[in-house]
Amino acid sequence: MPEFKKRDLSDEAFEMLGEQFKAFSEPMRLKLVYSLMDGEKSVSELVEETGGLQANVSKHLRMLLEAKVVERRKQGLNSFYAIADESVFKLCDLMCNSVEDRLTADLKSFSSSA
Amino acid sequence: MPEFKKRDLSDEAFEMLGEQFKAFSEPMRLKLVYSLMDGEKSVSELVEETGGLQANVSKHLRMLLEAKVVERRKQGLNSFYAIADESVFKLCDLMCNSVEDRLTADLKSFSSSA
DNA sequence: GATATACTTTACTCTATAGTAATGTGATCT
DNA sequence: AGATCACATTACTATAGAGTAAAGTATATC
Repeated sequence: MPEFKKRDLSDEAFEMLGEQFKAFSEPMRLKLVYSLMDGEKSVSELVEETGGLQANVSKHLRMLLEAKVVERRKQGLNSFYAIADESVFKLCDLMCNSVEDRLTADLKSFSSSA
Repeated sequence: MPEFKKRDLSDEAFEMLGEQFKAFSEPMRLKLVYSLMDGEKSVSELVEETGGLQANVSKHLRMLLEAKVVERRKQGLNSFYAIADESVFKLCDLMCNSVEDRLTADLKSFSSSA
């Protein structure tokens, strides 16, 4: 059990936290964020990389934008999106590790119970 | 921009990640997790601390259990819940910091624009 | 100015889930 | 056994949002 400094959180803070997590709760949005790890990309590029429909990608990007997970730069006909915050990288790293651990754990329990 | 080691993630991994985040996407569940930071607690205690209805608390605890965020121990009439994994602490810490930063940033921009 | 391009928004259907009340379940006590 | 207690589940309503198709908007090109 690590030493954890507990903060006092208001109802508003819990709401904000929830909305932040919700931004990362859909596979499509995770794919978009993941794709943007390489750096700034246009919507067309993101559509191609994720394999989603353009309207759907656009909608999810809007949600990520409102959650301030990504930022947008318009240039000519294009909209370029990029990860807004360094903390997003940390977050993804942590979650990826967690999922990786769980996947390998599931794999182990599967093979040992077979 | 930090050096970030990008993994290859499957569709299944994105789904798992999404479900993990979804577990943390509701204020009530965050309150429960937050409350459990102190250590193991019974449902009654959690009901009292969160101010929610028993049925609702119970349902959310079930979701957290299925997401393996918490674990359950039954003893007599009581069910005791506890944080399942150390990574939950790290995750909460990171997110709390992020929200804190954003709140203070909002506060600053509010007071400087007034 | 008409047309094409890149993206956004709207309108729609469908599914998931939050909150609540009522009921069910299993352990404990008398 | 019957009552009670702690919790879980079910049934219901209401709302959010995911995916899709169609229409809208703004910028560039001819």
